[in-house]
Amino acid sequence: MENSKPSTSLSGESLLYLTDEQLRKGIEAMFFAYRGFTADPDRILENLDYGRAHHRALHFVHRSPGTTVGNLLAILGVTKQSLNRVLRTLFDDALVEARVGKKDKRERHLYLTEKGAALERELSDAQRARMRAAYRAAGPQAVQGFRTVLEAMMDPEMLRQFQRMLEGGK
Amino acid sequence: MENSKPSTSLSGESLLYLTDEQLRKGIEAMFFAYRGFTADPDRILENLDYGRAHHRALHFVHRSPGTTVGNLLAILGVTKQSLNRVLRTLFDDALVEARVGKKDKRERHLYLTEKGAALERELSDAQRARMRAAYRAAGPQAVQGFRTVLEAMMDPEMLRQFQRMLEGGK
DNA sequence: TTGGAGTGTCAACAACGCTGACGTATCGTT
DNA sequence: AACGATACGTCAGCGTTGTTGACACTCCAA
Repeated sequence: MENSKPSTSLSGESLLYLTDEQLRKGIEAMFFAYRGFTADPDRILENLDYGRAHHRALHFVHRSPGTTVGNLLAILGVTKQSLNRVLRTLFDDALVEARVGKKDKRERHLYLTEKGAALERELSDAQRARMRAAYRAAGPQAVQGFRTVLEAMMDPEMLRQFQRMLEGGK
Repeated sequence: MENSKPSTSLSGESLLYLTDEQLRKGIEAMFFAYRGFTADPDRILENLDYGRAHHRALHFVHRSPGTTVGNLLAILGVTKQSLNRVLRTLFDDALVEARVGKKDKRERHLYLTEKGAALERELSDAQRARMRAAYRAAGPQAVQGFRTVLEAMMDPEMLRQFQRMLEGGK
C-alpha cells in the first residue's frame, strides 16, 4: 500500500488523480471498456466457428503481411501450440496462407487470402466503428491522453514491440 | 467501411485522429495495454489456485460489500453457473462469506473475510502500482482523456452501471 | 396459494491458454 | 561434411473460464 492520500499542493498541480480511489476507478473503467472493446467482434465471431484468438491472428497478419509464425508468437504472447491450433483452422478454411521463406526456408510467411481479408475487414469495421464513435465523442485531446496512458501501462517489451509496429503502419 | 480519410479542415479542428490508421493504433494500444493491466495480478494468482475470475469477484465484493450474487452477476456479465464455481472456491477457502439477506432471505450478501481482504489488497496493490506509475507518467490531463475515451467505449448499460458504482465510491 | 424471483447445483461442452515431448527441415558454423 | 541451433509442426494431456440446459429450493408478493 502506497500513498492513499497524496499530500495536496505539492507543485501547484493537484495530485488528486493519484488517489487510490481514482486509481480504482481507472481500473474499473478499463475492465468495462475492454468488454465493450471486444463485444462487437465477438458477436460476429460467435456465429462462425471462430473466437477471439482467430480475430487477433487475422488482425496482426493483416497489419503485417508476410510476418512469420515466430513473429506472431511474440506479438500475441502465446505458446506455439496455442497459436498453431488457431492457425490450422485458418489455413483449413483458406483465410490465411503460409508461404515458405525465400531467404530462410524454415520460416513461414503469413498472408491473408481474399476471404481472410474480407472477414478481417468485417471484424475490423465493427471494432473501429465503436472506436471512432468513442474518439469522436471524446475529442482529439482526450484521445491523445488515452493513448499516452495506455502506452504507459504496457510492459516495456510490449511497448517496444508496439512502437516498432506503429512505424510500419504509416 | 466508413470514412477512411475524413476531409480535413472541417471546423478548424483536425480530424486526423479519426483515420482508420489512428483507430487501428488505438485498438492495438488497447490490446497491449490490457495485457499489462492484468499481468501483475495474474502473476500473483498463478501461484495460488486462483485465476482472473477470482480476482474480479474479490475486487467487486471489496468495492461493494454486501452486494448480492445477482448484482455481481450483472456486473461481471457472466452466467451464474460460471460465477458460482468461482464463489464456491472462495467460500471454501474462507475468502468470501455470504450472509442471508435480512429483508429478503433469498438473497446472499457477500463480504470479504479478513483473509479475503488481505488477498484483495495484495492484488489490488499490484494493479494500482502499475496504474499509478502510468498515471503519474502521463499526467492529469492525459488521465482525464483516458477516462473520457474509456467511458465512451462502454456499452450504454455498462456505462450506467459503472457510473452508478462511482457514486458509491466517494 | 400461486407465480415468479433469487439462488444453488449437476452435467456436458467449447475456447483458449498451458507444459512436455518429439520430429523435421533448414541454417550457420565449425 | 558434420553438428548444434533455429523455425516450425504436432501429439497428448490438462486447467480456467466461459457457455446451455435442466432441476430444485426458498421466499416474496399479489
